[in-house]
Amino acid sequence: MFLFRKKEKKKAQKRMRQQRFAFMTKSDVDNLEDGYRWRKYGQKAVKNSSFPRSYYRCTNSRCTVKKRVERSSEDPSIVITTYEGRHCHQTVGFPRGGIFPAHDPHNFTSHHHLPPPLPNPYYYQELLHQLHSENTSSLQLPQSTTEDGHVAVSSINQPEEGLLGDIVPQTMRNP
DNA sequence: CGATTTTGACCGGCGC
DNA sequence: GCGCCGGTCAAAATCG
Repeated sequence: MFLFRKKEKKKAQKRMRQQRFAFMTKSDVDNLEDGYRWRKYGQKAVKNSSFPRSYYRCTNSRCTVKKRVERSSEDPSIVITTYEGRHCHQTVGFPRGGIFPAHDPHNFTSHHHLPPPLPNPYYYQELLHQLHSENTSSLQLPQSTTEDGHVAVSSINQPEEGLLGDIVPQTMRNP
């Protein structure tokens, strides 16, 4: 009956310069491993979509990075992942080998015993990096800028699935 | 036991 | 002024 809601919200924030990066990935699972640990902190249904939206937050020390995962209303196989903010630390999960090998796929694919935890995280990282660069100077990526700060990129938009088609479907591949 | 997840409720902004 | 929507937090529950 008694509800004590203690809300400590900062009201000084006036500008939302948080970078918003929307990703369209064709996967049945919303748990896309990008190399970071996420802790779900909320789930709400949007009116535009019949499916509820999931809110994730980085479980790191000071990483205020937020991730928003939503499913397409018409295409349940399409998952829209929106990243907000920037990471303060490198990817975690790979104890050895470094976080950015990115130059020896053959050696990487050698392990076929367990499904690759990050089949396309490098792509995100690269894209994010490019986005950051774009924010400073210019952009040259096939992305659609809906609003200032809001960028929507359709990974599946590209007809040539030779690169993505090979890693995207593998994401949901579970033995 | 710890971490993570889940649900509910509330807040803040915007529209009409 | 009120209603609606979206977003976040909090406590509790569950899993490993």
